[in-house]
Amino acid sequence: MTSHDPFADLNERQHEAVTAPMEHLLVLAGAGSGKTRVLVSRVAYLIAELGLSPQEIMAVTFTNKAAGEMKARLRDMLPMSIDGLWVGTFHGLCHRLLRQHHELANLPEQFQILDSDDQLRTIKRVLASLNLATDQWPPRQAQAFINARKDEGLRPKHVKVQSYGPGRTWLQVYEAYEKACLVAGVVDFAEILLRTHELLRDNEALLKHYQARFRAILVDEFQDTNTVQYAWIQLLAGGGATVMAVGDDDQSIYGWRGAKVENIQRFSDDFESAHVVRLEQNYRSTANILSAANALITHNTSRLGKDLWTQGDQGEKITVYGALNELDEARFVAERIGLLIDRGVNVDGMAILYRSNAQSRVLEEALLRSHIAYQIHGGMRFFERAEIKDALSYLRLTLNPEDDVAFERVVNFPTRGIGEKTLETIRTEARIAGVPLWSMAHKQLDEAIFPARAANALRGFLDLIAALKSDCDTLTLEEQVRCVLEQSGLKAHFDAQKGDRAEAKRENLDELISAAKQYEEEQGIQDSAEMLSEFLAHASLEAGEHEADASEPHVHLMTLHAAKGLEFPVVFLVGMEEGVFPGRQSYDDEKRLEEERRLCYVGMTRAMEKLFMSHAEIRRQHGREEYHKSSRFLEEIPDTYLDEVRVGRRSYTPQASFRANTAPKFQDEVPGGFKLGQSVVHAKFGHGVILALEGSGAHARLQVNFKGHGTKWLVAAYANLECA
DNA sequence: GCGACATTGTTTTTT
DNA sequence: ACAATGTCGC
Repeated sequence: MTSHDPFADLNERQHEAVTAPMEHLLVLAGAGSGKTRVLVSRVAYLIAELGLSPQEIMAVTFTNKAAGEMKARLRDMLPMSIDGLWVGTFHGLCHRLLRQHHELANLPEQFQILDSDDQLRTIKRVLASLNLATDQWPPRQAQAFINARKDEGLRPKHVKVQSYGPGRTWLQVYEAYEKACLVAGVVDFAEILLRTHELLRDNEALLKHYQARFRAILVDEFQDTNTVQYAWIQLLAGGGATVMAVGDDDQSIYGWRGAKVENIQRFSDDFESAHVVRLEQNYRSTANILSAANALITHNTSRLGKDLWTQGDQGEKITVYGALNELDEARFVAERIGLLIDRGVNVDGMAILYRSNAQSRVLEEALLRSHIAYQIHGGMRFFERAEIKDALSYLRLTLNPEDDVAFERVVNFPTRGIGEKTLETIRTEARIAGVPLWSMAHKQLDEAIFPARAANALRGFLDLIAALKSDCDTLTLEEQVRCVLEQSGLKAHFDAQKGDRAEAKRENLDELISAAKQYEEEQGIQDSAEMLSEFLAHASLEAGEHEADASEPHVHLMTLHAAKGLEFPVVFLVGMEEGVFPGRQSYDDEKRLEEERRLCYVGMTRAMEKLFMSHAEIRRQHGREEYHKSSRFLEEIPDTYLDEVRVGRRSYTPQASFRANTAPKFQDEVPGGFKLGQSVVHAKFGHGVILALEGSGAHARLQVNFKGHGTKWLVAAYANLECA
């Protein structure tokens, strides 16, 4: 050990994981247990104490954000350059391998990546080519089928299907889709992983090389790995590398995407004599929040078992609010946020979490009314916007005109008179000949089989691409983007449009130019084709949620899934209702129900100091007013951890709620000069703050939170409150 | 090719 | 309810 031990202030378990000898290690890291710190420290330990060099280490994560954070922390911690260290996402690292060994992987040098949207479009084309009606053979289902097989590592030839039923057809679609990708020289997300696995598996020399190179492999969020990812790690580690898998089975929430929690259980079997370390000390939440979350998760049966504990304060109880409807719920959230702001709580430390994106609308409206700044995280990413993808498609064609996906997207956009008829002719023949659209279009033009008008239009497009291609060779990345926007007519197309939406699109295209410029400056790759190629890959793999740059402090709104890995002092978990969370879809399947419960667990453990959970008795869903019981998850948390504020009870009857406007309404002020958030003094309860008001005149009631006496509902006329 | 109407679905979405 | 697609007619 060096004189000042950088690992000294780790707790015992963390220390054990970080300073373990070179052996396989499974770290079961509970929420808020300092997982990232352990991961980073372990890398430092491997280098500083066990004498590994950075290039002998690989650290894999799922998100670019996690990878970036890890890289930054390693850079801070380690004295030497970490350039040789492989830190990245599964997709990022695999992509790198494929680029490097594209010939062995049987890919063109400039292969491009299909995102989910590209993939779906391609599948639609494939379905059409097989004469399968989309109402009987939904494209999304085909996509799910294909991705599920790929995640399992199954090529069409491996897929076993019954001799009858839809399986056979889906398999045909899978085969045809694979062929289409091959011809176009493109790979989808799942393909990146699968192809890399096959590349290493089937090339002994290459595999030996990487097996010899990496002596330590670290994997983050291990519970989210799918079959192929697991197999890939296993393959790479086959040469004697030690693997450290870090994960939490209780936070597995991506089963629906092919993630296999079982991989955590399997680990100890497959990686011989793996040492297991449990990180159960939580540094994030209060004891009350933690106990509640623990109590909830014990309702899951298939667990490795783990109980989080903390040395921290007991903290406040969880405030559970039973709202009348979703509007009331939103109002409650906005009011409480307002009160907290008044008390000096930083608004940036507050988050509202919900099960599905559709729930954000009412919340937004309530926050807007209360003049509370907010930001919705997630949603449409920059590089996924239609106008951006249009531009990128032209850029893709300049690299590889045979990219059918890009070709299809922009061949007639902006419209240039190339109609369905012409395209169908090209498609059909191209498919029969097994060649890209680009080649077939040329061939058919030479054969002069199109009417003059169509032929001219088509020739115009082919010439445009050829011209762009030759121009781009000499241009910088930024110039290439500008050039493409001008020449393609995209710029003119959007310039001609009126309205806010068109304006937004123009701005986005301008931003694309800036993004290209910035990328160029950061990367500094010499070859212009390589630069473009890398930029396009970057766009697909890091679709870039444009983090609101340095805006004013705001409340964070996001789905529970999006909240994984984050923490906030104050968390509102809304929509805690049967049918919403857990969703109706998961009722009949115990496995899905358990995943929903884990999702709730993830949500609760995001909270550091104060957690609110709310449910509405009536919620408008798909245009229908529906009654909802409060979520079973709430029932599963012992009352001792909860502080229930059931405004909805009282003399409230179901009938009244049908007529929404007769339901008691909250307001900002009632006669007597009482206002929301105001401090008052009560003869018996002392000082308090008004949390809510309802009714008017003699019936006006107010909810007051008294210091030391909790919250009470009082009738204004009898309470004898004084303004403090 | 574009606007008007109809139909459809509607959990979550690291890459 | 509502948006986002798809289809049809000019």
